[in-house]
Amino acid sequence: MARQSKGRRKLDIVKITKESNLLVTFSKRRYGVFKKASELATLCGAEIAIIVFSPSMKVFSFGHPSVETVIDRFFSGNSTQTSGVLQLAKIHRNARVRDLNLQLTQVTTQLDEEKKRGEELDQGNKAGDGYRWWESPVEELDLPKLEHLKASFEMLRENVTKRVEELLIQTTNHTQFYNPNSAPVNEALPTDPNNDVFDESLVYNLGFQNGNGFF
Amino acid sequence: MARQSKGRRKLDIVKITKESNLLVTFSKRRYGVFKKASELATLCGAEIAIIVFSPSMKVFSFGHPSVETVIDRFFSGNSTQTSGVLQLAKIHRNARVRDLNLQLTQVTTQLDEEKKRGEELDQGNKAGDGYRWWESPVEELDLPKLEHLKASFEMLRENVTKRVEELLIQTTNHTQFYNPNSAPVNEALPTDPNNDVFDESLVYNLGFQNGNGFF
DNA sequence: GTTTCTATTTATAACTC
DNA sequence: TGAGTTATAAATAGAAA
Repeated sequence: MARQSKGRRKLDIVKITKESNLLVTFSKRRYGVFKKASELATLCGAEIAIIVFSPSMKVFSFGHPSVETVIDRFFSGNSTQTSGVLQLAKIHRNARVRDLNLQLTQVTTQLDEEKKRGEELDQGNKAGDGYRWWESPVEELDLPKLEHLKASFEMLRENVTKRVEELLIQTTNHTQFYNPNSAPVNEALPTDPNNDVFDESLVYNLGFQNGNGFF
Repeated sequence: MARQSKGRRKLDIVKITKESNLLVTFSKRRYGVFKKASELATLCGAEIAIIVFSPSMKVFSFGHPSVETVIDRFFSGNSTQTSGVLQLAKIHRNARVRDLNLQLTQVTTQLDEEKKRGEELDQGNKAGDGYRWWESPVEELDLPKLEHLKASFEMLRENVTKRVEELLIQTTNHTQFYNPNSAPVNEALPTDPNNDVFDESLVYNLGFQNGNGFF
C-alpha cells in the first residue's frame, strides 16, 4: 500500500522559493525557535530576547523575563532621560573600549597582511593611505580574526556615523527630521497599547498553545 | 565491551541543578538556537535578532541582518520604513540631491578649520607603518571621505557577516557591564516553565520610549 | 568552558484533510 | 489559512577527552 508521506526530506538552507512552503516553514520554525529559547531560559536560568520580522514584516517576539528587560540590559541597563537608545549604545561602546584596544592590535596585524598581499597585486597604487584594505577578500580569515575585525569595524562605523550626524545637524536645516537630543517626532512608539503593531503580534502569539509553557 | 554512552536521555524542562551540566547544556543549546535562527533567516528571508544572557551574565547575540537593525525596527514600530541611522542616511542622500554643491562647500570650509585645529594637536603622530588611521579623529575627514568610508563599512560589514555566518553562527560575546544600582534578576527566574511569558513582554515594551537614533 | 562520540529524543518537510 | 500524520533529518544528554 502506498505511503501517505515520504516523511521529512532533507532541505538545503537556501531561501525557499515556493511561497506556500515558505509561509508554512516560517510559521513552524518560528515556533521552534521560540520553544528552544524558552527551554534555554528555563533549563539554564538564562535571559533571552528574540525579535523576528516575517517576510511580510509582521513582528513576533519572545522574551524572558521580557524583551524590554533583556534589551535594556544589553545596552548596559543604564537608560536615562534623553536619547535613550543612543545614550545606551554609547555607554555600551565605552564599556568595550578596553577590549577593543586589544582587538585593534590584532586587527592591525591582520590588515598588514592584507595590505602586503594587495601590494603584490597592484604595486603602484595600493600602498599607503589610499589602499582600500576593506575591499580585500575576507574568505581566508578565520572566525576569531573576523570577530576582531567586526568589532573594530563597529566602533569605527559608530564614530563615522556620529560624525556624519554632527555634520548634518550643523550644516543643514534637516534637524527637524532627526534630532538625537529631542523626543521622537513621528509615530515611533505608540502610547496606547491597544493601538500598535505589537498588539497584532500579540494576537498571533496568543493563538499558540503548547505543553511547554512558553505562552 | 560496555557502551560509551546511554545516548540522549529525555530531560524535563526545569532548571538544571547540576552546575557542570547546566554549563554544557547552555553552551550547546545556545548554539542550537542561534543556528535555528540563522536557518530561519536564510530559508524565509526573515529578519531576526537574539540576545542571550548566560547564567553568569555574559552576553551573546545573533542578528540578521544585524541586531541593531532589527531592534531599531522593532522600537520604531514601523516595519516598512527604515529609521535611526538608516533613516539618517536616507535624509542625508536627499539633502545632497537637493543642495549638493552648497552643502559641500559649507562642509568643506568647516572641516578645513577643524582639520587645521586637529593637526595642531596631532603633530607628528600620523606617520609610520603602524599608524592606526581609524583611531584618528573622524573630525578631520571631510564629507566625501566619510561617505566613502561609510560605504566601505557597509561592504565590509556584509562580507564579514556573510563569512561569519558561513563559518557557523555569529556569536558575539560581550563583557557585561554591571550597574551597581540595578538588582540582579537572574536569580529570580521562575522555576516553573509556565511562568515564561510571550505576551507580557509585548505590553511592557511600550514603556521603552526612544525608538529613534540607535546610533 | 569546549568538543567528540553515540543512542535517543525532537523537530519538521511533505502531504492530507 | 490551520491542524494532524509519517518518515526522516537534526538536535542533544550523558560520558569522556
